[in-house]
Amino acid sequence: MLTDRQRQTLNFIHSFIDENGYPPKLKEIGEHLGITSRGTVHRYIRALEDENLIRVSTGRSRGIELVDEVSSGDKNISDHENTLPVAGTIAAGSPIEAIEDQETINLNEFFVRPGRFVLRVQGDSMIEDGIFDGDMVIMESCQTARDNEIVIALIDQEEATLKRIINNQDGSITLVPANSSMKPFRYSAERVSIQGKIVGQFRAY
Amino acid sequence: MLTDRQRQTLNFIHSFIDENGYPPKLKEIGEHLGITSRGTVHRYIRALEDENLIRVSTGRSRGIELVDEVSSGDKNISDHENTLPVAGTIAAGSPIEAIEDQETINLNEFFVRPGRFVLRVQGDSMIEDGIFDGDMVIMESCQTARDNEIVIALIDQEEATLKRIINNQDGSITLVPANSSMKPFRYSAERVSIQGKIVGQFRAY
DNA sequence: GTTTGCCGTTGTCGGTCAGTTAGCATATAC
DNA sequence: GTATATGCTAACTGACCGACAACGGCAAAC
Repeated sequence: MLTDRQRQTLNFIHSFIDENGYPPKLKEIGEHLGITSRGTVHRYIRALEDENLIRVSTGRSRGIELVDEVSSGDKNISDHENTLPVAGTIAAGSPIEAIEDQETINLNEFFVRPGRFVLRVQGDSMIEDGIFDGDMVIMESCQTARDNEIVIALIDQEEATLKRIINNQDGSITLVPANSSMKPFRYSAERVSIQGKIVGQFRAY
Repeated sequence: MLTDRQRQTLNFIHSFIDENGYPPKLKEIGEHLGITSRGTVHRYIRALEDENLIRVSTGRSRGIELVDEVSSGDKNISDHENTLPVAGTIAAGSPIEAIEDQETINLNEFFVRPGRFVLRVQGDSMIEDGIFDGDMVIMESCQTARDNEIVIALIDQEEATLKRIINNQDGSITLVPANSSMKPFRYSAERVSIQGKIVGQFRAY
Protein backbone atom coordinates (compact mmCIF):
# COMPACT_ATOMS: atom_id res chain seq x y z
CA MET A 1 0.00 0.00 0.00
CA LEU A 2 1.31 3.37 -0.93
CA THR A 3 1.65 6.34 1.31
CA ASP A 4 0.35 9.73 0.24
CA ARG A 5 3.76 10.94 -0.75
CA GLN A 6 4.50 7.80 -2.69
CA ARG A 7 1.27 8.16 -4.60
CA GLN A 8 1.99 11.80 -5.34
CA THR A 9 5.37 10.79 -6.60
CA LEU A 10 3.93 8.17 -8.90
CA ASN A 11 1.30 10.55 -10.21
CA PHE A 12 3.88 13.14 -10.99
CA ILE A 13 6.09 10.71 -12.84
CA HIS A 14 3.08 9.69 -14.82
CA SER A 15 2.08 13.14 -15.92
CA PHE A 16 5.63 14.21 -16.51
CA ILE A 17 6.17 11.41 -18.98
CA ASP A 18 2.83 12.14 -20.56
CA GLU A 19 3.85 15.67 -21.11
CA ASN A 20 7.47 15.47 -22.04
CA GLY A 21 7.91 12.01 -23.43
CA TYR A 22 10.71 11.27 -21.01
CA PRO A 23 10.88 10.65 -17.30
CA PRO A 24 11.82 13.27 -14.71
CA LYS A 25 14.98 13.30 -12.69
CA LEU A 26 15.02 13.19 -8.91
CA LYS A 27 15.48 16.90 -8.60
CA GLU A 28 12.46 17.60 -10.75
CA ILE A 29 10.32 15.25 -8.74
CA GLY A 30 11.56 16.91 -5.59
CA GLU A 31 10.68 20.35 -6.85
CA HIS A 32 7.18 19.24 -7.56
CA LEU A 33 6.78 17.72 -4.11
CA GLY A 34 8.50 20.55 -2.34
CA ILE A 35 11.46 18.44 -1.29
CA THR A 36 14.98 19.70 -1.57
CA SER A 37 16.68 16.43 -0.84
CA ARG A 38 17.32 14.00 -3.64
CA GLY A 39 17.89 11.33 -1.04
CA THR A 40 14.32 11.54 0.17
CA VAL A 41 12.95 11.40 -3.34
CA HIS A 42 15.12 8.41 -3.99
CA ARG A 43 13.54 6.60 -1.09
CA TYR A 44 10.13 7.00 -2.74
CA ILE A 45 11.47 5.78 -6.02
CA ARG A 46 12.82 2.77 -4.24
CA ALA A 47 9.47 2.13 -2.61
CA LEU A 48 7.62 2.37 -5.92
CA GLU A 49 10.09 -0.01 -7.44
CA ASP A 50 9.48 -2.46 -4.60
CA GLU A 51 5.78 -2.22 -5.31
CA ASN A 52 6.56 -3.04 -8.92
CA LEU A 53 4.99 0.12 -10.21
CA ILE A 54 8.07 1.49 -11.88
CA ARG A 55 11.32 0.12 -13.20
CA VAL A 56 14.63 1.86 -12.64
CA SER A 57 17.82 1.53 -14.63
CA THR A 58 20.31 2.02 -11.87
CA GLY A 59 22.71 4.87 -12.10
CA ARG A 60 21.32 6.45 -15.19
CA SER A 61 19.86 9.90 -15.35
CA ARG A 62 16.14 9.84 -16.06
CA GLY A 63 16.28 6.10 -15.66
CA ILE A 64 12.72 5.64 -14.47
CA GLU A 65 10.25 3.65 -16.51
CA LEU A 66 6.62 3.02 -15.87
CA VAL A 67 5.58 -0.59 -15.62
CA ASP A 68 3.10 -1.32 -18.37
CA GLU A 69 -0.43 -1.07 -17.40
CA VAL A 70 -3.21 -1.86 -19.79
CA SER A 71 -2.15 -0.74 -23.21
CA SER A 72 -3.77 2.52 -23.98
CA GLY A 73 -6.71 2.57 -26.34
CA ASP A 74 -6.08 3.55 -29.89
CA LYS A 75 -7.60 6.92 -30.40
CA ASN A 76 -8.52 6.20 -33.96
CA ILE A 77 -8.62 9.62 -35.39
CA SER A 78 -9.27 9.82 -39.04
CA ASP A 79 -7.03 12.26 -40.71
CA HIS A 80 -9.34 14.82 -42.16
CA GLU A 81 -10.80 15.54 -38.80
CA ASN A 82 -7.51 17.08 -37.89
CA THR A 83 -6.97 19.29 -40.84
CA LEU A 84 -8.24 22.60 -42.04
CA PRO A 85 -8.66 23.32 -45.72
CA VAL A 86 -6.51 26.13 -46.99
CA ALA A 87 -8.79 28.17 -49.15
CA GLY A 88 -6.09 30.24 -50.72
CA THR A 89 -4.85 33.75 -50.31
CA ILE A 90 -7.08 36.60 -49.50
CA ALA A 91 -6.32 39.41 -51.82
CA ALA A 92 -8.33 41.93 -53.65
CA GLY A 93 -10.21 40.61 -56.61
CA SER A 94 -11.06 37.07 -55.76
CA PRO A 95 -13.98 35.70 -53.86
CA ILE A 96 -13.32 32.75 -51.66
CA GLU A 97 -14.92 30.00 -53.56
CA ALA A 98 -16.24 26.66 -52.74
CA ILE A 99 -13.50 24.91 -50.98
CA GLU A 100 -12.83 21.98 -53.15
CA ASP A 101 -10.11 19.53 -52.73
CA GLN A 102 -7.24 21.87 -52.30
CA GLU A 103 -4.46 21.99 -49.82
CA THR A 104 -5.09 21.26 -46.20
CA ILE A 105 -3.08 21.97 -43.14
CA ASN A 106 -2.74 19.99 -39.97
CA LEU A 107 -1.85 22.36 -37.21
CA ASN A 108 -0.37 19.70 -35.02
CA GLU A 109 1.91 18.37 -37.69
CA PHE A 110 2.75 21.91 -38.58
CA PHE A 111 3.76 23.07 -35.15
CA VAL A 112 4.06 20.23 -32.73
CA ARG A 113 7.51 18.73 -32.30
CA PRO A 114 9.39 17.39 -29.35
CA GLY A 115 11.23 20.09 -27.53
CA ARG A 116 8.68 22.75 -28.25
CA PHE A 117 6.43 24.50 -25.83
CA VAL A 118 3.94 27.30 -25.73
CA LEU A 119 4.04 30.55 -23.82
CA ARG A 120 1.45 33.18 -23.35
CA VAL A 121 2.90 36.59 -24.02
CA GLN A 122 2.40 39.36 -21.55
CA GLY A 123 3.20 42.91 -22.45
CA ASP A 124 3.64 44.97 -25.53
CA SER A 125 7.33 44.75 -26.20
CA MET A 126 6.93 42.90 -29.48
CA ILE A 127 3.82 44.46 -30.94
CA GLU A 128 5.55 45.79 -34.00
CA ASP A 129 6.41 42.23 -34.90
CA GLY A 130 2.78 41.32 -34.58
CA ILE A 131 3.09 39.63 -31.21
CA PHE A 132 0.47 41.11 -28.96
CA ASP A 133 -0.33 40.96 -25.30
CA GLY A 134 -2.16 37.70 -24.76
CA ASP A 135 -0.87 35.97 -27.87
CA MET A 136 0.61 32.52 -27.63
CA VAL A 137 4.05 31.81 -28.98
CA ILE A 138 5.45 28.43 -29.87
CA MET A 139 9.05 28.13 -28.80
CA GLU A 140 11.75 25.62 -29.49
CA SER A 141 14.34 25.00 -26.81
CA CYS A 142 17.83 26.00 -27.76
CA GLN A 143 20.83 27.76 -26.28
CA THR A 144 22.03 29.93 -29.11
CA ALA A 145 20.41 31.97 -31.76
CA ARG A 146 21.36 33.88 -34.84
CA ASP A 147 20.97 37.59 -35.27
CA ASN A 148 17.41 38.81 -35.53
CA GLU A 149 15.82 35.67 -34.26
CA ILE A 150 13.22 36.15 -31.60
CA VAL A 151 14.23 34.39 -28.43
CA ILE A 152 13.41 33.99 -24.81
CA ALA A 153 16.38 35.43 -23.02
CA LEU A 154 16.92 34.88 -19.35
CA ILE A 155 18.84 37.76 -17.85
CA ASP A 156 20.85 37.26 -14.67
CA GLN A 157 18.97 34.01 -14.13
CA GLU A 158 16.02 36.08 -13.07
CA GLU A 159 14.15 37.87 -15.70
CA ALA A 160 12.87 36.22 -18.84
CA THR A 161 11.82 38.24 -21.83
CA LEU A 162 10.88 37.76 -25.42
CA LYS A 163 13.09 39.85 -27.66
CA ARG A 164 14.91 39.96 -30.92
CA ILE A 165 18.58 39.14 -30.48
CA ILE A 166 21.76 40.62 -31.87
CA ASN A 167 25.10 38.99 -31.18
CA ASN A 168 27.58 41.84 -31.11
CA GLN A 169 31.12 41.63 -32.40
CA ASP A 170 32.58 41.98 -28.94
CA GLY A 171 30.62 39.02 -27.63
CA SER A 172 27.98 41.03 -25.86
CA ILE A 173 24.33 40.63 -26.68
CA THR A 174 21.74 43.19 -27.56
CA LEU A 175 18.08 42.47 -27.01
CA VAL A 176 15.81 44.50 -29.22
CA PRO A 177 12.13 45.02 -28.49
CA ALA A 178 9.73 45.56 -31.36
CA ASN A 179 8.17 48.62 -29.87
CA SER A 180 9.46 52.03 -30.72
CA SER A 181 8.71 53.31 -27.25
CA MET A 182 11.20 50.86 -25.77
CA LYS A 183 14.92 50.79 -26.16
CA PRO A 184 17.27 47.96 -27.02
CA PHE A 185 19.42 46.80 -24.14
CA ARG A 186 22.92 45.52 -24.29
CA TYR A 187 24.19 42.85 -21.93
CA SER A 188 27.46 41.06 -21.41
CA ALA A 189 27.29 37.49 -22.62
CA GLU A 190 27.47 35.99 -19.13
CA ARG A 191 24.30 37.70 -18.05
CA VAL A 192 22.15 36.31 -20.82
CA SER A 193 21.11 32.74 -21.38
CA ILE A 194 18.84 31.78 -24.19
CA GLN A 195 16.03 29.41 -23.42
CA GLY A 196 14.41 29.02 -26.78
CA LYS A 197 13.64 30.63 -30.07
CA ILE A 198 10.33 31.36 -31.64
CA VAL A 199 8.95 29.05 -34.27
CA GLY A 200 5.36 30.12 -34.33
CA GLN A 201 2.69 32.34 -32.94
CA PHE A 202 -1.07 32.04 -32.68
CA ARG A 203 -4.04 33.81 -31.30
CA ALA A 204 -7.66 32.98 -30.79
CA TYR A 205 -10.46 35.48 -31.23
CA MET B 1 17.39 6.03 -23.05
CA LEU B 2 18.69 9.30 -24.38
CA THR B 3 20.23 12.00 -22.30
CA ASP B 4 18.84 15.50 -22.45
CA ARG B 5 21.56 16.70 -24.77
CA GLN B 6 21.23 13.69 -27.03
CA ARG B 7 17.53 14.29 -27.33
CA GLN B 8 18.06 17.94 -28.11
CA THR B 9 20.55 16.94 -30.76
CA LEU B 10 18.13 14.53 -32.37
CA ASN B 11 15.35 17.08 -32.31
CA PHE B 12 17.53 19.62 -33.98
CA ILE B 13 18.65 17.26 -36.71
CA HIS B 14 15.03 16.47 -37.30
CA SER B 15 13.85 20.00 -37.68
CA PHE B 16 16.95 21.04 -39.61
CA ILE B 17 16.26 18.44 -42.25
CA ASP B 18 12.63 19.37 -42.23
CA GLU B 19 13.58 22.92 -42.87
CA ASN B 20 16.47 22.68 -45.27
CA GLY B 21 16.08 19.34 -46.94
CA TYR B 22 19.61 18.32 -45.99
CA PRO B 23 21.21 17.38 -42.73
CA PRO B 24 23.26 19.78 -40.61
CA LYS B 25 26.99 19.57 -40.10
CA LEU B 26 28.56 19.19 -36.68
CA LYS B 27 29.28 22.86 -36.39
CA GLU B 28 25.69 23.79 -37.05
CA ILE B 29 24.43 21.36 -34.49
CA GLY B 30 26.93 22.76 -32.03
CA GLU B 31 25.78 26.29 -32.63
CA HIS B 32 22.22 25.31 -31.93
CA LEU B 33 23.19 23.61 -28.70
CA GLY B 34 25.62 26.29 -27.65
CA ILE B 35 28.69 24.05 -28.02
CA THR B 36 31.87 25.18 -29.67
CA SER B 37 33.48 21.78 -29.84
CA ARG B 38 32.74 19.55 -32.80
CA GLY B 39 34.17 16.66 -30.85
CA THR B 40 31.45 16.88 -28.27
CA VAL B 41 28.77 17.05 -30.91
CA HIS B 42 30.28 14.06 -32.59
CA ARG B 43 29.92 12.06 -29.43
CA TYR B 44 26.18 12.72 -29.49
CA ILE B 45 25.99 11.67 -33.09
CA ARG B 46 27.74 8.48 -32.16
CA ALA B 47 25.33 7.86 -29.32
CA LEU B 48 22.33 8.42 -31.56
CA GLU B 49 23.77 6.05 -34.09
CA ASP B 50 24.23 3.44 -31.39
CA GLU B 51 20.60 3.88 -30.49
CA ASN B 52 19.76 3.30 -34.13
CA LEU B 53 18.03 6.61 -34.46
CA ILE B 54 20.24 7.98 -37.20
CA ARG B 55 22.57 6.58 -39.83
CA VAL B 56 25.92 8.15 -40.61
CA SER B 57 28.00 7.88 -43.76
CA THR B 58 31.40 7.99 -42.19
CA GLY B 59 33.67 10.85 -43.01
CA ARG B 60 31.37 12.68 -45.31
CA SER B 61 30.14 16.19 -44.69
CA ARG B 62 26.45 16.30 -43.88
CA GLY B 63 26.46 12.53 -43.78
CA ILE B 64 23.65 12.12 -41.28
CA GLU B 65 20.45 10.34 -42.20
CA LEU B 66 17.39 9.79 -40.12
CA VAL B 67 16.31 6.23 -39.58
CA ASP B 68 12.70 5.75 -40.61
CA GLU B 69 10.66 5.75 -37.51
CA VAL B 70 7.52 4.49 -39.15
CA SER B 71 9.01 1.06 -38.93
CA SER B 72 9.52 1.37 -35.24
CA GLY B 73 6.24 -0.37 -34.79
CA ASP B 74 3.80 0.93 -32.33
CA LYS B 75 3.39 4.61 -32.97
CA ASN B 76 1.33 4.61 -29.89
CA ILE B 77 -0.53 7.74 -30.71
CA SER B 78 -0.31 8.66 -27.13
CA ASP B 79 -1.79 11.99 -26.50
CA HIS B 80 1.28 13.97 -25.76
CA GLU B 81 2.49 13.67 -29.31
CA ASN B 82 -0.26 15.99 -30.35
CA THR B 83 0.02 18.52 -27.63
CA LEU B 84 2.39 21.23 -26.65
CA PRO B 85 3.05 21.94 -23.01
CA VAL B 86 2.05 25.40 -21.96
CA ALA B 87 4.97 26.63 -19.98
CA GLY B 88 3.22 29.60 -18.53
CA THR B 89 3.29 33.26 -19.21
CA ILE B 90 6.39 35.10 -20.18
CA ALA B 91 6.67 38.19 -18.13
CA ALA B 92 9.43 40.02 -16.44
CA GLY B 93 10.80 38.32 -13.39
CA SER B 94 10.35 34.66 -14.03
CA PRO B 95 12.60 32.18 -15.74
CA ILE B 96 10.85 29.56 -17.76
CA GLU B 97 11.57 26.57 -15.66
CA ALA B 98 10.17 23.23 -14.89
CA ILE B 99 6.90 23.06 -16.69
CA GLU B 100 4.83 22.61 -13.63
CA ASP B 101 1.20 23.26 -14.20
CA GLN B 102 0.64 20.40 -16.53
CA GLU B 103 -1.49 22.39 -18.87
CA THR B 104 -1.11 21.34 -22.45
CA ILE B 105 -2.68 22.54 -25.61
CA ASN B 106 -3.75 20.55 -28.60
CA LEU B 107 -3.75 22.90 -31.53
CA ASN B 108 -6.10 20.79 -33.56
CA GLU B 109 -8.66 20.51 -30.84
CA PHE B 110 -8.21 24.16 -30.19
CA PHE B 111 -8.81 25.40 -33.70
CA VAL B 112 -10.11 22.68 -35.93
CA ARG B 113 -13.89 22.50 -36.33
CA PRO B 114 -16.16 21.71 -39.20
CA GLY B 115 -16.92 24.76 -41.28
CA ARG B 116 -13.59 26.39 -40.66
CA PHE B 117 -10.86 27.08 -43.14
CA VAL B 118 -7.55 28.81 -43.40
CA LEU B 119 -6.51 31.77 -45.50
CA ARG B 120 -3.15 33.29 -46.12
CA VAL B 121 -3.29 37.02 -45.69
CA GLN B 122 -1.87 39.29 -48.32
CA GLY B 123 -1.37 42.95 -47.65
CA ASP B 124 -1.05 45.23 -44.70
CA SER B 125 -4.58 46.35 -44.10
CA MET B 126 -4.83 44.69 -40.68
CA ILE B 127 -1.36 45.15 -39.26
CA GLU B 128 -2.50 47.21 -36.32
CA ASP B 129 -4.53 44.23 -35.23
CA GLY B 130 -1.45 42.07 -35.44
CA ILE B 131 -2.36 40.41 -38.69
CA PHE B 132 0.58 40.71 -41.00
CA ASP B 133 1.25 40.07 -44.64
CA GLY B 134 1.82 36.34 -44.93
CA ASP B 135 0.00 35.36 -41.75
CA MET B 136 -2.59 32.66 -41.79
CA VAL B 137 -6.05 33.29 -40.43
CA ILE B 138 -8.53 30.69 -39.36
CA MET B 139 -12.01 31.61 -40.45
CA GLU B 140 -15.40 30.24 -39.66
CA SER B 141 -18.02 30.38 -42.35
CA CYS B 142 -20.93 32.62 -41.56
CA GLN B 143 -23.15 35.17 -43.22
CA THR B 144 -23.51 37.77 -40.53
CA ALA B 145 -21.26 39.32 -37.99
CA ARG B 146 -21.48 41.61 -35.04
CA ASP B 147 -19.80 44.96 -34.83
CA ASN B 148 -16.04 44.90 -34.55
CA GLU B 149 -15.65 41.34 -35.60
CA ILE B 150 -13.04 40.70 -38.23
CA VAL B 151 -14.62 39.23 -41.31
CA ILE B 152 -14.02 38.35 -44.89
CA ALA B 153 -16.28 40.60 -46.85
CA LEU B 154 -16.97 40.06 -50.49
CA ILE B 155 -17.77 43.30 -52.21
CA ASP B 156 -19.82 43.37 -55.40
CA GLN B 157 -19.21 39.64 -55.70
CA GLU B 158 -15.75 40.45 -56.82
CA GLU B 159 -13.36 41.63 -54.25
CA ALA B 160 -12.74 39.85 -50.98
CA THR B 161 -11.03 41.57 -48.09
CA LEU B 162 -10.33 41.02 -44.47
CA LYS B 163 -11.66 43.88 -42.38
CA ARG B 164 -13.29 44.82 -39.16
CA ILE B 165 -17.02 45.32 -39.62
CA ILE B 166 -19.48 47.90 -38.40
CA ASN B 167 -23.19 47.50 -39.07
CA ASN B 168 -24.53 51.00 -39.40
CA GLN B 169 -27.94 52.13 -38.21
CA ASP B 170 -29.16 52.74 -41.71
CA GLY B 171 -28.37 49.21 -42.82
CA SER B 172 -25.20 50.06 -44.63
CA ILE B 173 -21.91 48.47 -43.68
CA THR B 174 -18.56 50.02 -42.90
CA LEU B 175 -15.41 48.04 -43.30
CA VAL B 176 -12.57 49.29 -41.17
CA PRO B 177 -8.96 48.43 -41.86
CA ALA B 178 -6.50 48.28 -39.00
CA ASN B 179 -3.96 50.49 -40.65
CA SER B 180 -3.97 54.19 -40.02
CA SER B 181 -2.84 54.90 -43.55
CA MET B 182 -6.04 53.41 -44.93
CA LYS B 183 -9.54 54.67 -44.57
CA PRO B 184 -12.74 52.91 -43.62
CA PHE B 185 -15.16 52.38 -46.47
CA ARG B 186 -18.88 52.41 -46.34
CA TYR B 187 -21.00 50.20 -48.56
CA SER B 188 -24.65 49.64 -49.01
CA ALA B 189 -25.80 46.34 -47.62
CA GLU B 190 -26.50 44.78 -51.03
CA ARG B 191 -22.93 45.18 -52.12
CA VAL B 192 -21.41 43.29 -49.23
CA SER B 193 -21.67 39.65 -48.43
CA ILE B 194 -19.88 38.14 -45.51
CA GLN B 195 -18.08 34.89 -46.06
CA GLY B 196 -16.69 34.19 -42.67
CA LYS B 197 -15.40 35.63 -39.45
CA ILE B 198 -12.06 35.25 -37.85
CA VAL B 199 -11.57 32.78 -35.04
CA GLY B 200 -7.83 32.49 -35.02
CA GLN B 201 -4.58 33.56 -36.51
CA PHE B 202 -1.19 31.92 -36.72
CA ARG B 203 2.22 32.42 -38.15
CA ALA B 204 5.33 30.34 -38.56
CA TYR B 205 8.82 31.73 -38.26
C1' DG C 1 51.41 20.47 -57.19
C1' DT C 2 51.29 22.59 -52.97
C1' DT C 3 48.89 25.06 -49.57
C1' DT C 4 45.12 26.29 -46.95
C1' DG C 5 40.97 25.60 -44.71
C1' DC C 6 36.88 22.96 -43.55
C1' DC C 7 35.02 18.83 -41.81
C1' DG C 8 34.55 14.47 -39.50
C1' DT C 9 36.88 11.42 -36.27
C1' DT C 10 39.22 9.98 -32.08
C1' DG C 11 41.06 10.42 -27.62
C1' DT C 12 42.19 12.79 -23.24
C1' DC C 13 41.39 15.84 -19.32
C1' DG C 14 38.90 18.06 -15.81
C1' DG C 15 34.58 19.69 -14.06
C1' DT C 16 29.71 19.04 -13.03
C1' DC C 17 25.56 16.55 -12.24
C1' DA C 18 22.44 12.71 -11.07
C1' DG C 19 21.67 8.61 -8.54
C1' DT C 20 22.84 6.18 -4.49
C1' DT C 21 23.68 5.29 0.32
C1' DA C 22 23.99 6.26 5.09
C1' DG C 23 23.23 8.80 9.26
C1' DC C 24 20.52 12.08 11.96
C1' DA C 25 16.21 14.45 13.34
C1' DT C 26 11.23 15.13 13.95
C1' DA C 27 6.33 14.03 14.24
C1' DT C 28 2.61 10.86 14.69
C1' DA C 29 0.22 6.45 15.67
C1' DC C 30 0.08 2.33 18.22
C1' DG D 1 8.70 2.95 24.13
C1' DT D 2 8.52 1.44 19.37
C1' DA D 3 7.52 1.68 14.67
C1' DT D 4 6.62 4.31 10.66
C1' DA D 5 6.64 8.22 7.63
C1' DT D 6 8.86 12.20 6.57
C1' DG D 7 12.65 15.45 5.78
C1' DC D 8 17.58 17.00 5.89
C1' DT D 9 22.84 16.82 5.16
C1' DA D 10 26.98 14.67 3.62
C1' DA D 11 29.67 11.84 0.93
C1' DC D 12 30.66 8.53 -2.86
C1' DT D 13 30.42 6.93 -7.68
C1' DG D 14 29.76 6.87 -12.28
C1' DA D 15 27.76 9.17 -16.18
C1' DC D 16 27.82 13.03 -18.69
C1' DC D 17 29.59 17.18 -20.68
C1' DG D 18 32.51 20.53 -22.86
C1' DA D 19 37.20 22.06 -24.26
C1' DC D 20 41.09 20.94 -26.66
C1' DA D 21 44.53 18.66 -29.47
C1' DA D 22 45.67 15.84 -33.22
C1' DC D 23 44.81 13.24 -37.42
C1' DG D 24 43.15 12.32 -42.11
C1' DG D 25 40.17 13.23 -46.10
C1' DC D 26 38.65 16.45 -49.22
C1' DA D 27 38.08 20.52 -52.07
C1' DA D 28 38.99 25.11 -53.23
C1' DA D 29 42.75 28.59 -53.68
C1' DC D 30 47.25 29.69 -54.94
